[in-house]
Amino acid sequence: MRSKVLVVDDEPALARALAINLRAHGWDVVTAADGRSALDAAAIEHPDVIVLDLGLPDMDGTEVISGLRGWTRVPIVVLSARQHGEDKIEALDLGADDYVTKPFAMNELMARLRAAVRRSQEAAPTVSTVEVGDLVIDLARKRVTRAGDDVRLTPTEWAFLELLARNVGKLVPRSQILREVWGPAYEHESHYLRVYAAQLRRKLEADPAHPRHLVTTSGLGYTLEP
Amino acid sequence: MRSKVLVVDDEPALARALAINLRAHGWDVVTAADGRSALDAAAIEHPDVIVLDLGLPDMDGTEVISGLRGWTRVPIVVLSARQHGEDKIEALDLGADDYVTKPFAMNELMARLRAAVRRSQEAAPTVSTVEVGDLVIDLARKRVTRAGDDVRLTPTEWAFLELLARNVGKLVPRSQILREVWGPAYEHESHYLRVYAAQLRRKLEADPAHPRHLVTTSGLGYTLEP
DNA sequence: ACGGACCGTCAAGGAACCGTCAAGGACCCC
DNA sequence: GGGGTCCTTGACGGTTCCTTGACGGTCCGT
Repeated sequence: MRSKVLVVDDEPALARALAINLRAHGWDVVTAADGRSALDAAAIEHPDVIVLDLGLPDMDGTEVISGLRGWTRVPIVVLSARQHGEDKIEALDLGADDYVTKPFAMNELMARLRAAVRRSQEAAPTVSTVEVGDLVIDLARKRVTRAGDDVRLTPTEWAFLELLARNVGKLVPRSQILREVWGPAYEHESHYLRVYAAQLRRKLEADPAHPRHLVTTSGLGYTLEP
Repeated sequence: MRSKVLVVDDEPALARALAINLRAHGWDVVTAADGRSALDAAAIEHPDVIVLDLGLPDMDGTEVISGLRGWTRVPIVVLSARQHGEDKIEALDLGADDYVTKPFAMNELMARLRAAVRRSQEAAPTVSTVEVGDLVIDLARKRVTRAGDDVRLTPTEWAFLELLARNVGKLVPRSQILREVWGPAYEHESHYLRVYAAQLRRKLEADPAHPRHLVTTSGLGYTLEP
């Protein structure tokens, strides 16, 4: 299983060098050049680990860490030119997982990324398929079958369903769904939820008017019932 | 809650310096001077984190890591004089959590220890369900069952009950409930409390007129009695 | 016994929210 | 360019939920 890394760096040369090296070693790479787009990308792409350069044009690096830690525990490896000082300690205490100072050896960075991903996967053992009633949701292959028949889902429908499936039985708050499917900027666009919940029900429920799996909790969010 | 750290180092001077500094910052410290006793100490003391110097007299540092990883996931922060080379990568890939090269700043090391302990504690799944009588309040899933049956709560009812459940057995002052459920501006709107306490009792109590779980203390607040 | 402070109960109106349908437009692939 | 898929957006009816008011009960001090 390939891991996905989000590289946040405003220096194009370094970002490209990182991307090329990481891809050569089997990583999926997504990049962002400033804090704002880093937060968006983290919410939408769900990387397995984030490489964060502290020197960003629009936000302080520590703000990015806090912003991420407000809703996700994805491992963060901080990259910084500042060898000494309180930056390192502040970043770690804010919730960063590791801190590498420039210049750094590429293979050391990759070892630290592997360690960070390994830890977080040990922490949350990943289930690859979720079954609810006659539905089988294959998270690894991104496929859904209902009573054995394939169900065709659009990318957005899948992102919605995947999020619910990863939290099967749990109530997923409206804000979290909007953030992780449409991005942080859409946290108050509740219209999407209604439209896509209805579409999923039409495809997945025996009686869409009386859903037994994709259940609404008014004012709070949605739950995939086992 | 104090955390316990196991310091493994064969240089008495460094080991003592570490121990003194760590104790001064609120850690419980256990030390070991070689690999054999490090493995023993880890098994007996159950430290929250291990600081491991690679240069040990009796065993290679990587053996110690492997030995530990055979039975525990306690965070390991490796300490080494070797700045470069494959040691770093090997240690991380064997299961070390972090790697600090000498010389190092004491407060950086402590920040890394804090980060390692925080991560491993977050990884431990916190089972957060509160049980009172035949009620089961699942704080993570935002769900309440009574004698096994699901109870439907509105968002405000849930916020009220959740607050009481997080302080089960304790008297929660009226002002705190109003502040945390309706917002600071409503701290004197005690009418809400009466209405919602009554609604919750109707849903949760066998005999709403004589509540046994959601108890009022006149003039002060409400308590969820275990 | 009386008044005041506080609590519990019920009900109504309106606000917020949800489900549904469908049209417009962006995008991609022949 | 044409056809298809998909996302976005608007409008509308139905439901749920919050707020507010009115009334009665209990406890307590005077």
